[in-house]
Amino acid sequence: MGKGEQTREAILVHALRLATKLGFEGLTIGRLADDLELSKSGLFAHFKSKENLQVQVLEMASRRFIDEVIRPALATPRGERRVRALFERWLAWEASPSLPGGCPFTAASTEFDDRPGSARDFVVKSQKDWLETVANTARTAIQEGDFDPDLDCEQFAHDLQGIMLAYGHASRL
Amino acid sequence: MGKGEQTREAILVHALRLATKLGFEGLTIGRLADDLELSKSGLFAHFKSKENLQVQVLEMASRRFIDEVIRPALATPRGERRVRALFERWLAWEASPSLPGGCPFTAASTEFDDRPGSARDFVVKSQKDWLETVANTARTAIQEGDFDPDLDCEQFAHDLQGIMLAYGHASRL
DNA sequence: GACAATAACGAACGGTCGTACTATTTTGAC
DNA sequence: GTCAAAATAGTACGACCGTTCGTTATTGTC
Repeated sequence: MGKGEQTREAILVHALRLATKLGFEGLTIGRLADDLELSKSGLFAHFKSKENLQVQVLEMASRRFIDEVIRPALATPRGERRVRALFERWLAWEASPSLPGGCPFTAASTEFDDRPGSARDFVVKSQKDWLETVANTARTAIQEGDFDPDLDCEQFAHDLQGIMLAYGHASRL
Repeated sequence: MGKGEQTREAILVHALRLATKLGFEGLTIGRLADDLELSKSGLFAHFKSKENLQVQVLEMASRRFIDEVIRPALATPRGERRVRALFERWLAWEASPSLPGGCPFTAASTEFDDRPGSARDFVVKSQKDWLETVANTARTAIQEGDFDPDLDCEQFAHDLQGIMLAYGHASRL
């Protein structure tokens, strides 16, 4: 890994942390450069625009989400236990010390929902992927005989999403 | 109503609408003045600070919420029907054309949760009041024999909140 | 209609924003 | 150790931010 990619990584790590607290618009290049003791222009050079930076932060969040939530859950036995693992891993994700402001996707959703652009597109895609993952996991739980075969898996995913949102909402207020 | 209060009202109406789309930080005094064809300083004079403006917008939202959600619901018969009225009125509130970006409290919650100040305080109080109202309404439904007496009304309010959040989340993404 | 009170304006302030350029330093391959 | 390439710094820009201040226009009362 060259020097450039190394600092770019460091920038994104800190940017993600900041974004959970200040939001993705509040995440400012000057502030970021100050915190990391870089020049504004030097930092800016790594991303060619702010929107690009925001998207790359979201991409890093997505990578981490897969590493810390999805993959560990998929490593547990199929069925209800895997559904539980998914939820418990998400709880840990939400409380992760590297995400002091909670789940970055929750924040990004409310920030970008009214602002078209690649950041919004990425958030929508991530959200769809997540709901699909939950629904599919529920489906395997049906196959394993853990869940009622009549369960509407998409509805289940949506409901779980509600529980997650309410949890984050209540814990931060 | 004097001239001053009249324009102040007009400002708040438009500010609330804007805040649901751009958020409360994205709500900027210059933009607001442009839209209403006022001078920045003339508009600013009505509120002595931006935080003050934000709080007054929230207060107006609260007044409207009581008028459009709480009061009509309290006018319906006690019991399950009133709980349903509360929820249905909230759905209408969320979809109200004067709130193009959805419920302003949802937006304010995620924006102010990490930013101490009077705006955050107001949001926390509003949220508490709302949960209490829902819980109390559920309690009357128990008294009326509509709901299971073992129901945990606070938990019910929290769950309903989750449904509301998930609805807004999904409908805007 | 006079006249104080109120409301709205215009210009300017110091700051910060994202971004564009050109230099300078640092890195890594040979 | 050389030297091109890559990374970082420096400076400047135009735009907008919230806020202040002194001035002008409008309002409502007597």
